[in-house]
Amino acid sequence: METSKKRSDCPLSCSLDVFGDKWSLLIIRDLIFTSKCTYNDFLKSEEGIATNILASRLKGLEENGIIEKSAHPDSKAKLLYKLTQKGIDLLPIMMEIYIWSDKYFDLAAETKAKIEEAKKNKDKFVKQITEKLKSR
Amino acid sequence: METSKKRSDCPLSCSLDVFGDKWSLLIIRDLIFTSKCTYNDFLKSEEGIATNILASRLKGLEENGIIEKSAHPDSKAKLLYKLTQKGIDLLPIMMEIYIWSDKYFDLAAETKAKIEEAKKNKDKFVKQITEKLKSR
DNA sequence: AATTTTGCTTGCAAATTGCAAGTGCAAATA
DNA sequence: TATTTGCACTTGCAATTTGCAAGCAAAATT
Repeated sequence: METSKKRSDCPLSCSLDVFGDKWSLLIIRDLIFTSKCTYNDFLKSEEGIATNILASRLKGLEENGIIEKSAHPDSKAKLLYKLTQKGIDLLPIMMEIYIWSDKYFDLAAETKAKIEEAKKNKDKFVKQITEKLKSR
Repeated sequence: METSKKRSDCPLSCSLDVFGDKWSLLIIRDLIFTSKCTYNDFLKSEEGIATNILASRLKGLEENGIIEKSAHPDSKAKLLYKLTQKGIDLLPIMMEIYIWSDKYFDLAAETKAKIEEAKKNKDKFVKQITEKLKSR
């Protein structure tokens, strides 16, 4: 995905230029809700992203200031990806997507329970996860 | 955009299979915030969607129960598109996208003011718009 | 009756995606 | 120390999707 020029000044359109595709939010999901933080971690996610697409998405997200890359403390061969504050701030959007899913998809009982729990106290949930991510 | 088989059982991934592209949410934006409701209305939006893409997105959104098509009261040549409840329920997601935009993009003062006003009383704002849309 | 509007479809070139294989460096293993 | 494996990509190529322009049939307007 190129860093293409924006289609309009509409904030929604500009946002979609950043994360409006089938893969970007899944990478961000992995960074928020799982311990995945390397290229190979993302590759292993169940949706099965292709390696060139993953590379292009990571590049785009980095260019847009959603994630940043750094040396991995465990090994020089590894790189560590993490969310910036701008990326962490996508969490409320993802929360609302989960809440919508819960209403309209047939989800596993366990999944439903988690979403409904988070929904009960949205702000608190967002704050907790934000704190956890910041401390990484 | 085909109604392709889902990539995983993840609710986020399933949601992106429905509206995770550069155009679908813009059509929904038009239906929520403007009086646009016909094929030509959507074509005229400033982002300049191509006619074949618009047709394919409208088909996808209808197949997924986000919008429905009906006869236009004013003319047999026209068709009227409107959001279903499932479509209207995407509003909280869009709200959070606007709030994120407000934080990270340089928006026109007028746009900023509107978003910040809505943000102050999110639930009330969502409720108002929902009522307005239902009454159409 | 002729022209315009409306909601599309069709054809085609260009861009993007998806898949498989390859590359270069680091680290682990024999 | 030599070799194999792991990691983060890149490259090549076919298939799919996008974007642009033109076309089309039914309804509305002139």
